[in-house]
Amino acid sequence: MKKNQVTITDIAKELNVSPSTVSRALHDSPFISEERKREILDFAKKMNYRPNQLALSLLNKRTKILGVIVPEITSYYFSTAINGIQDKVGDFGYKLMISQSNESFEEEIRLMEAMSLVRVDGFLISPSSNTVDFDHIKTIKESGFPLIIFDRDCHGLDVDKVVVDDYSGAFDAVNYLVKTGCKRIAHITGSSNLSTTKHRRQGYLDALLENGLNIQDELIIFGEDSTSETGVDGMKSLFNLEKLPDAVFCYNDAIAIGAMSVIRERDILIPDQISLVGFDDEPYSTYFKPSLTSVWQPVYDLGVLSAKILLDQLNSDIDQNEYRHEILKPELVIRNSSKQL
Amino acid sequence: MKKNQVTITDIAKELNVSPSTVSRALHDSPFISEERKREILDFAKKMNYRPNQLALSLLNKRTKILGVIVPEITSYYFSTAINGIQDKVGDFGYKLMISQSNESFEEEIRLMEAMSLVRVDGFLISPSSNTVDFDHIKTIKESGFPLIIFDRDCHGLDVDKVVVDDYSGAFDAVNYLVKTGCKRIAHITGSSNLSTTKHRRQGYLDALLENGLNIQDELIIFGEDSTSETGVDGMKSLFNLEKLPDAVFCYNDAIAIGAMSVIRERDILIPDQISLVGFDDEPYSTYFKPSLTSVWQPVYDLGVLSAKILLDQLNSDIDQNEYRHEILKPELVIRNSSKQL
DNA sequence: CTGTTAGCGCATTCAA
DNA sequence: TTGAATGCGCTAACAG
Repeated sequence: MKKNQVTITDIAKELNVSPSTVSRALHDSPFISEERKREILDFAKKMNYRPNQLALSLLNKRTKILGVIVPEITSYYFSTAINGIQDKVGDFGYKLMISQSNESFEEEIRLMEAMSLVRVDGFLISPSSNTVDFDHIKTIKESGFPLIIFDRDCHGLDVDKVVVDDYSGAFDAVNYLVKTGCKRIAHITGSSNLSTTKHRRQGYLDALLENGLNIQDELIIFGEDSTSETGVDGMKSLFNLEKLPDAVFCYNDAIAIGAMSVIRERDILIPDQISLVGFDDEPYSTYFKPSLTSVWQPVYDLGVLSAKILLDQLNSDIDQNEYRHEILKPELVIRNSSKQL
Repeated sequence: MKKNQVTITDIAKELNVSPSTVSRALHDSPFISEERKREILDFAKKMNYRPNQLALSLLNKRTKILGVIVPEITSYYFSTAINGIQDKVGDFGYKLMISQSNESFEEEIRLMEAMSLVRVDGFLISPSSNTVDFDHIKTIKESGFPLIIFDRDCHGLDVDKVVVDDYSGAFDAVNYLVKTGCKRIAHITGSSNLSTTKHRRQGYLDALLENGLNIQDELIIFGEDSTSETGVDGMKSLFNLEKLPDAVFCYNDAIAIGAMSVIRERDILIPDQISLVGFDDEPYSTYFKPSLTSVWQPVYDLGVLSAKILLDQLNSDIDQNEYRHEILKPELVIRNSSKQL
């Protein structure tokens, strides 16, 4: 039961002045007597007056709210990106409306629709893994909503984008494994629809080829998702092979951690017998035993940059005809789950 | 540069009818001819008409937006709680405005103020560790905003609250350590202002006393925060004691993980020489070596229940004079970092 | 069945 | 220096 909030009109009536006078006092207008201003300001404070942003937004056609949609907030990855977004836009008075699609295409559409009704000033979107059609994004964009896609690419969609160079991250990781003497390098992938999955796999493949190693289909395990359970299952399949791999490059740290637990159970030494490399460099990865070699991603910066570009759109008054496509560089962090050079 | 969105008036003009007729068509009112309705609906769809929620909110005095403030979104704990909140309120058409205070009291006040201007329909707040004065919460409450505090208690503040029974979680954990033969049980605490820190420490102390063990100040390490680094530092101090502890109960898993890495470095066996117990039961805890015994918290349910209670407030039209104070039970999950009974 | 009027809370003309 | 009028987009009450 929300009590009615005090309005400018309430104050005006109480003080026997016009609403516009109150408005002027509140805005420190020069066209008002000091005395009046004091009186009004004091009374407003006493009444706990709060300007109604809804009315203002209706007037200005600006809500100062940005819509953020991510596949899941629970993951370290996306919450860190949101962190970056928040830090960047907070300074400019923007608030965030955040929602997760739970990797559902339909939910993503619903969320974007709902946020567009609230007239958010712009969108920051990391598409769900099941988003293979981009009409909803195109529609929103064409309706005039500034928009940026981050982390996951939408191939063929012309909008601003910020992604991490998954290809080079994966390439570097696998290349490094080869240099340390690994010859039978397996790969456990992530969800098949994801651009990141595709790019990391390609990096893996190219690194093998470039080093004159054969691609062996039996060494590539296609994960359903990117959880530790997938890592457990994937590693178990690898153990069923006649000849074990001498290294496993995993789509992400969660998978690598799952794989690690399976390897340890069989009393196989990491990295002596099998090297293990993850992706994401989550905070805990350094505390595992052995500590996990992983590809660090500039996720926080990913958020900051995405926000920055969106703000640029917001502040520009010319129509966009060119789109920015930023690619951030990841970095291999070598720890003890892989051999040293 | 946001293009102007189509309004009801635009449609009305174009079709030479009145705005109210358009409104009726859009709402499937019975007082309108089938033919007209069709025509209007078709045109609206063609023009990509989106009802302006701002105007509606101004009219209804309801935004269908809830404000969520947590200390940090990056933590597994809070993002999972948000997950629960989202799942619960999403079904009722509520959107979430989420922000993190970064454990800053001032920021928390700023955020609540900003959200109140947007006229969120209610607040879900987990106070920062530096929030020791609750005037801002009281003010918001008195202004008529429904509000609920979750996870961290605000002692002496009369509002709805949902917390986890940290005391019993800690008590059970330490009691279990004693039963498995530990006699010198250390404790690394979390941030000192937190209600959770206080309750877990009390649980630790009482479990010792109840089992006839002495409280030894040297065994209690006061952590500044609750990161793995704190666990590392805390464990190092414990190693400086003349006599080592035979168990360490940590404020949370992050600290426990840090402590674990220090113990391993010194080639001391877990749990044979030192048992280790955490709190939170984060997803990775099961994958550590040894897997971490921890106190699982119903965080997702914490979010769901908080949301449910807030929705109840929202739907009730009588003024509150009693406040709900829900306490959820945590559960000890025994793994390999502690001895078996 | 349809159009007109008023008002949600506010800022911004324009008049006085 | 102040007040009255207008309109942001919409719905509801009222009048035809």
